[in-house]
Amino acid sequence: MDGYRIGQLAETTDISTETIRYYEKIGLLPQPIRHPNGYRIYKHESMRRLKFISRAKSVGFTLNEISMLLSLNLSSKNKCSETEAQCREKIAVIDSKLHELVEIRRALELLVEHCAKTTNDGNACPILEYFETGEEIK
Amino acid sequence: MDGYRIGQLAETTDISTETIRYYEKIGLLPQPIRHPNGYRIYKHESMRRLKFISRAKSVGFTLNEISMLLSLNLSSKNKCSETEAQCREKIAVIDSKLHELVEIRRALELLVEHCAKTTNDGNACPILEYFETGEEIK
DNA sequence: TTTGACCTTAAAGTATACTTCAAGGTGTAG
DNA sequence: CTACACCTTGAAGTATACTTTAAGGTCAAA
Repeated sequence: MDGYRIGQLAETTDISTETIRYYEKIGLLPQPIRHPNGYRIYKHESMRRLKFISRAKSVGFTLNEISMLLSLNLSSKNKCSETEAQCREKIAVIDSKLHELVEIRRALELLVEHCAKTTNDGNACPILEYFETGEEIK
Repeated sequence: MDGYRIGQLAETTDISTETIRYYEKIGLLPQPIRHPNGYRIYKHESMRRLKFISRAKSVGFTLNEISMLLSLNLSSKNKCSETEAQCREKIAVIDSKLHELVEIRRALELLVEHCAKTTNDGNACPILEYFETGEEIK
């Protein structure tokens, strides 16, 4: 065989064989070729695709959104401007996600920095205190 | 009334009243005080909390993870080192999310840049072509 | 040739995060 | 006082994303 079987793909991508078959069923992963014995045979492309899916999932994209991201295609000059618009739209979504992450990260950073020198009454939520304001907790 | 009713909170946070009640039910949002007529009366704090929840959700944190983020508390010197460790853990998670987003963003940027000058056969996925490799599509 | 790790399918079950439904109380404006 | 927009509850329903179950075929090693 000159490809990966589903189990090998599962191991290298950290996505279970059941999930891989599920992704195929819902059309997120293209149907691979089959060995005469019926086994699925995957190419490197499928591995990249699965890794992309798991990365995109980790930053809050749904399987549907990921499917759309993966199908951003430049099939003709005509459709290209459409693709470009969709890309810009997705970039804007990503930028806002980046912004949220940076803010949450900053709140956590401040919390760590002041950790040693601060105590509180156990009721307030320092994360919210820091979030957006950056002001010290009492 | 010197607070917000659930409907006002819903409108300013873009989270439905049903969802707000759901968050309260699962303990993600503290129970607010009640007006003698039974209505929930919220303080500004609840608004900040809800906005934080929706931001954290948009970057792929589950309600459970968000709950943990919100409860990162400095209740004593003793627990502080524990909090600090948890913060650092969360920061590492955020950094990996930031990394994924930047990579996906870059792939989209490259796709837009080359949009005008490129066509392809309609089968390949340019996103995957660009992702990680950054090489031009043929 | 049998054991055991792999693969196949379809269907049912589960976790998370809501959303809708039903039945009713509250409060202000005309 | 009667609309009508708001609020209350608990329970049932839904969408998404898997996960498990059942029943069986494949294949390399002992």
